[in-house]
Amino acid sequence: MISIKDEIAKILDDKITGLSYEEILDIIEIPADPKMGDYAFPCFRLAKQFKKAPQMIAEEIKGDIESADIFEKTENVNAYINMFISKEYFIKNVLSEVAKKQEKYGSSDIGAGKKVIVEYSSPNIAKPFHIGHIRSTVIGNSIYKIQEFLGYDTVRINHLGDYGTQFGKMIVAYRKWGNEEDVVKEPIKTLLSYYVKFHDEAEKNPELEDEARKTFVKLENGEPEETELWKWFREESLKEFTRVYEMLGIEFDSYAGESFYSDKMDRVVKELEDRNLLKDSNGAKIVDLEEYGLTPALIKKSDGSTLYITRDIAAAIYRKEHYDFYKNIYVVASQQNLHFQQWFKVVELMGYEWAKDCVHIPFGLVSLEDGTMSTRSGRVVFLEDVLKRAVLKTREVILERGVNTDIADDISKKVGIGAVIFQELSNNRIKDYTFSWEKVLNFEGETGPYVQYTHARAASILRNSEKEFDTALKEIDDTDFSYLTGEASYMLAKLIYGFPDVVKESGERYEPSIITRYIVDVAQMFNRFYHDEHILVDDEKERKAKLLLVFAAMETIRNGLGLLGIEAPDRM
RNA sequence: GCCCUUGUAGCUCAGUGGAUAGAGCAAUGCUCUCCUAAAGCAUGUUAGCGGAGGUUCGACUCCUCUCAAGGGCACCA
Repeated sequence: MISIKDEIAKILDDKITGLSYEEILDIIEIPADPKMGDYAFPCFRLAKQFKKAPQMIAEEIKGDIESADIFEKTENVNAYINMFISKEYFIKNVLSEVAKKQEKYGSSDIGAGKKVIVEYSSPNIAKPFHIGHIRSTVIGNSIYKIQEFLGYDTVRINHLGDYGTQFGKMIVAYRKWGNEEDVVKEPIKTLLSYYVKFHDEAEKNPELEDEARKTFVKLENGEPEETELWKWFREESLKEFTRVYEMLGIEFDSYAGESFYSDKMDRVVKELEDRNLLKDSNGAKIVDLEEYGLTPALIKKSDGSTLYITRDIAAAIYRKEHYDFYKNIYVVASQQNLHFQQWFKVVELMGYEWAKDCVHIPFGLVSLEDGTMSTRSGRVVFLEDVLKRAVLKTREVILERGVNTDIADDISKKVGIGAVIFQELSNNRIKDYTFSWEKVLNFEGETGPYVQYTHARAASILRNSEKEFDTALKEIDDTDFSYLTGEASYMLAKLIYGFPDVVKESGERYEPSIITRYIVDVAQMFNRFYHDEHILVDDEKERKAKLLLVFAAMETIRNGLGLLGIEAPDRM
C-alpha cells in the first residue's frame, strides 16, 4: 500500500528548505474533523525559522504544493495547510491492498528474525482460576498475537506457580486428610480445601508448619514419594486450567513454571557472590538497591531458602541463553511493579546488558462489588462460571432470534466468550475495575457482540453475492471507485486504511485496547454505511465497487478481532 | 513516611502538544413490505478535563506543588 503520509512528506520536502523529511513527517497530522481535510500541516513551528507569520508561510507552501495530483484540493485555515486527497485514488489504494493481503491485512514484517517472549496467565497450582486471572491471560494472549502479526518470532510461556512451601503444606494436608478419588473428581476445589484446612489446623498446632517446611525440603531434594505427589497435583490442576484455556482458545509453547528453575538458582546466587553484590542483613542475603531509590532485593531467606525474585532472575538468564530473546515481556499485575524494578536492576548490576530488553507490562486490579477477592473466605468469581454464563445468555438471545438450533451452540460459544474477552480488552490495561455480571453480560453498544454482528452482516452480504464478489476481486483494477466517494463509504475507507498503523501502535505500547477501540470505530462506520446506502443495487459497477468495500471492512474487523483472540462468526 | 498508578459528561471510559474535548450506557422520540433492528437516526448552553502555579505560538496531554482513591514498601508469590 502506498503511504499517503509519505507521499505528502515527499511533496512538502521538495518545497520546504530547512526541515528534514523526518521532521516534516512528524508534523503532518490528521485533522480532528474530516471536514477540515484528510491531512494537515500546521505551520506554527516554522514561524521562528522563517521569520514570518505562520499564516503567510502556510499560504506560500500551499501555493507550492496545490498542483500535486494526489490532492483534490488544499486550503489554508489559520496557518494549517489542509489537504484533501483525491478520493478515488485513496480508495483504490486501500481496497486493492486489502484485496491483496486479505487475512494478512494490517500485518508487518518489522519483527522478522527477532524473538519475543511473552509470559502470561501463570496461575498457581491448586488454586482456583478466578476472574482476576482473566487479565494476564487475555491481555497476554492479545499481546502475543499482535507481536506475531508484526512479524516477531514469539514464545508463549505460562510461568505456573507450581513451587514453594505451599506444596509442602499441600502434601502434609493430603496425607492427613486427603483422598485420591475426591482430588480426581474435582482437583482444584479439593486441593484448595486441604490447603484451607491446613491453615486452620496450623493455628492450633504450629508444628504442622515445621512439617510442611521439612516436606518441601524433601520435595526440593527430589525424594520420590513427595515428587510423585507434587507431579500428580500439578497434572490434575493443569487439566482444569486447560479446560478454561480451551474455552478461551489460548495455547502456550511452554509450561515451564517456577519448579523448572529450582535447580538453576544456585548459579544465580554464586554469580551475585562473585560480583560482590550480596550483603548480609538480619541473617538474610540481599542486594542493596538504595542508591537506585529502591528497597533491597531479598535473594535468600535467613533459613537459606530462595525467594521468587531469585527464581525470576534464574528464569530470565535461562531464557536469554535458551531463546536469545529480543524482548522478554512479563504480563503481570501492577502490584508487582516494585518486584520487577528490583530484579531488572539486579540483572543489570550482574552485568547483563539485556536487562533493558526485559519489560514488565502491568495491569490494574479487579475487585468485586462487595470488596476484594478472597479465596479463603469464598469471595471469588470463577472464570469458568463467567464464560459459561456468557455462553448461556448468548444462546438465549440466539434462540429468541430464531437462529437455526444446529449452529446455535457454535455461535453462542464464539459470541459469549468473545463478549467476555472484548470487555476485558476494552479499557487501558492499567485501569482498575470492579467486576459486574450486568456489565459482562451486556451485549449492546461498544461490545464484542456488536462488532461480531457487524462482521456477520458484512459476511452475509458477500455470501449472497459470492460469484459476483469473486469477479469483482479479480477485476479490481477495472473498478469504478467513484461510487464510494460518499461520506460514509469514504470515511470507512479512511478508517480501514489506518489499520496497519493501529496494529503497530498497539504493538509498541503493548496495549490491546487500541485495537478494541479501533474495530468499534470501523464497525460503527460500517453500520452507518450499511444504513445510508443500499449495497446490492441494480447497477452492476456500483454493486461491485461496494462489495469490495464491504469485503475490506469485514477483513479488517475479522483481523482485528483475531488480534484480540476473538472469533468472527460469519452468521449470528 | 517513601515509591508507583489513577482522577475527563449522571455512570463506564477514549483522547501520550495543535484547530469548536469524543464514544458507549442511562433518558426521550423516530426507523423493520428494502442486503440480519445484537442495528441506525434525532434530542443535552451534559464535562472545560481533581485543584494551583509554570514551560510553550499552542497543554486534558510536559514540569512543580497540592488534594483524593487504589496499589506497593525484606524473609508469601
